[in-house]
Amino acid sequence: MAKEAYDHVAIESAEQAKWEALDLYACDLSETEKEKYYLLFEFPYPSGDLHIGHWYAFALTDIFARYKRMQGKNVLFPIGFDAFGLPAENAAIKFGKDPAEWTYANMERMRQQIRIMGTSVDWSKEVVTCSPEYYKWTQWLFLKLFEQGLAERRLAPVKWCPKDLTVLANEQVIDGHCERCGTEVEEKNLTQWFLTITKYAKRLLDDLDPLPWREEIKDAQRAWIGESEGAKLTFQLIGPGIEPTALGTPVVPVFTTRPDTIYGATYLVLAPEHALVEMLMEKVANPDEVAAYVKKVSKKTDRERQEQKEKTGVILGGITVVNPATKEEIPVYIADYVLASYGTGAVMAVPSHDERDYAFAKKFKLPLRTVISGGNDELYTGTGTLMNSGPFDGRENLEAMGEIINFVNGERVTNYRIRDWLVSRQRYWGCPIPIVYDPEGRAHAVPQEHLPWLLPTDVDFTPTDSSPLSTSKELRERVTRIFGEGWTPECDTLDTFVDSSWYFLRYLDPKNEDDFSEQALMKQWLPVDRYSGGSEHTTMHLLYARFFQKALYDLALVPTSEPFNERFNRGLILGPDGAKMSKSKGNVVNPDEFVGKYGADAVRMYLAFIGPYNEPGSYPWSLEGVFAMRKFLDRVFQLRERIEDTEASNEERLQLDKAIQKVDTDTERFKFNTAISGLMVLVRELEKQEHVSRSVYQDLLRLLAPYAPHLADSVWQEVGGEEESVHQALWPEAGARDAVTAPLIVQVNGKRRGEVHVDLSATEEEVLAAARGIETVAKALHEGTLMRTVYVKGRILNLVITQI
RNA sequence: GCCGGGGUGGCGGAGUUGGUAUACGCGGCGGAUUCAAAACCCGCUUCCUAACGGAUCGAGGGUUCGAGUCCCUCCCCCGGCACCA
Repeated sequence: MAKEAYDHVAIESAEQAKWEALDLYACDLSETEKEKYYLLFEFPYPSGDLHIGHWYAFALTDIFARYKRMQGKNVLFPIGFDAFGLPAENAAIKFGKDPAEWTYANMERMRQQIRIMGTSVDWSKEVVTCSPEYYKWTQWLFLKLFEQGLAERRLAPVKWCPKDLTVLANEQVIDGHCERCGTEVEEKNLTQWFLTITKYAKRLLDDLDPLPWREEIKDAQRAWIGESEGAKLTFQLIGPGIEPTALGTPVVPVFTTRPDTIYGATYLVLAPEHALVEMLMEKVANPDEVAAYVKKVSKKTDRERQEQKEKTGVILGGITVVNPATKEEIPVYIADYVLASYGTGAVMAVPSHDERDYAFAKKFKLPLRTVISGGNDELYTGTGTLMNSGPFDGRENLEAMGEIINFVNGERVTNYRIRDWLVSRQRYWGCPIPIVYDPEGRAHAVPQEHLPWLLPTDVDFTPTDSSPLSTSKELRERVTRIFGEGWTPECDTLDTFVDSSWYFLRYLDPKNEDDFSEQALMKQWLPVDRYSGGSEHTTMHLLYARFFQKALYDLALVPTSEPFNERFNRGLILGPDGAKMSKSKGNVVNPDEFVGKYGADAVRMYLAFIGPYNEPGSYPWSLEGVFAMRKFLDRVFQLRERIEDTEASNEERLQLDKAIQKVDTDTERFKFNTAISGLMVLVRELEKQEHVSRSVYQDLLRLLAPYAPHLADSVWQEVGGEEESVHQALWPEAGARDAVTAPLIVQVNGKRRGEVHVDLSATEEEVLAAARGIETVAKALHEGTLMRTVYVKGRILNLVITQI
């Protein structure tokens, strides 16, 4: 280590104690003189020990919090725990521990570890989602949505994990497997609670446009919402025993994005779960065959359906529909390539112009009819001129689209891929759904005076196919006592994503017993200015939180319809071998070990230096890198010995200004890696001097303070910084000094031939004269003819010379 | 397949509106110090060449006085979506 290394153990604990004594980081939310800045990071799940990922998430966001404070902003930088969830329950099942005890013990351990990082989080705003004080309001908000008809109960096919014995949200199924345990999921029908996020699909999509998020984040959400414009067309159903009823003629509506191809629709396909299938089963000529197919398909998971290479299906014998354009009767099939849950659950098949229909038609030897010219193959999905399309022949397909829809009495329709949010969980360790059922089985809200609707403690956690809460005697008795005989409790708990959809509102007013958060504070502090988190939350958490915000906005409960202004997705720290850290690979880096050796400041700075924080890359941890960062900090420490109370030299001021500018702009946009390189350059330049002006050194410490908060503060006091803590000091500003001279690059035909030092005010002639002094330039001028010169002040002089 | 983001030394990565490509760091090499080693300090380190010089940002083409940056074609990697009609 360096000649004089600082004592990181002593310094870091002393500084942390000082900050706590000064209560530096508690944000006074009611203060209005300073401009507010709400900096948010995704609150952790209390899994137990802090790993590198937590450091990367918290300690680096902390750099920005400290920077914003020094800029004179009133910074809210809160923390809490997303404390409900499966791991606590699994620990209960496995080790017989009380989930609450397990969770609270973990939180306490993590609080200590987070202190070690030197983060400036405001603990006074802490929220814990599993505490009754918090979930009281989760329940209250759920009931607000329920009152609005945004929470619904219905029977639906749901994903079921046979290992965790629970229902999973669509989003928690990764490639057909359980997100948590990797087990292949099955399907099962249960009555579940849904939040009807689909009602907000359009607004969730449209409101993305003005958000200052990276395009990739917005696009991921757009894809998830999945808007597509098309038309609903109606096909009349014909078959034995199918008669017009009082309601009209039986019809099959289909959704299509290609109504222009209607003349090419040569058959129609129903999803196996389509509502009409049951009725048609009694009329078809081949009922056994159809029933067998539907049964077989019902056992397959979505994944299996997708993976099958060949299309499968069965014809509905004797049933036809009328193509509304051609008036032909065309056959009807059931096939599982059509999804019941999208559109109308039925499609018109145009094998000549749709890949899936083509594949199906080939297999079942169904006729093709080309209605758009343009391709040379049987299958063509592009645009072109209509043919075989009656009165529309010769028209361009896109241009005739509207008229065709009208011609067949269709209507324009926009569909969304996003599904309603299934929030029921058959688990114990979650927020109880504040619903009770009357003797007729109707759902009723638990009245507000009974909130929080407490999670009972007398339950059996052992997984079964029913919810753990159903084993609680206390809960049953509570319901009987309050509502009467025959009333029963809802025994499912809420998805933890519900808890985390509004936690940033609660940070503003975490102890409020009368409201989920105070209106005036929300008005002052929303939206969140910058939200830092992992890219894995792009399509779930971010979308859910946005949905909540919009729903609450419509109820006039929050002041903005978007919760977050800026959003930054960070990357991933890999093991030293470049692979994702995992216990099985033995490449897990333990931050404590490095903190012990080199100090928290070195670890923070190393993580900041490893790669750009404003994009979701993945960066391998380097053992040498942390050490190098510590050496740099030692150099800063040693530099204090050269302090003299002299006026800053021109060179010092120039270097300092450059550094301030660099560190400032790069810190602002989360490019901590290049900000640190700017600091390194400054230190190197200052080391070249025998003496360093005290004010320059102090400014260096200010720049360093967000990055190495302990060391910077310790030395700050030693060198007589004005404020008690450097974290109370202001961010330095670059002086407006214009450089007088600058090196100017001389090029010949765009190739560098040398440089000249000239006054910035020099004219082109003067510069050219100076350039002639360069040997290779003179030679080129001698051998060729100077056609023109391009002079960019302060940058280059390019001589365009033609050879003779 | 579609959408988005990328491809720069041995490695992580810098490169404002087109204007010194390879900042900063790691690693490597050499030196200094030492009885010796580690640490620390100094220098070198894109490639080819003994040197002069030349080449170089995934490949190829184009625009320009000048292209990592802009345009076209193609290849590869990462992320998202995916039988969504």
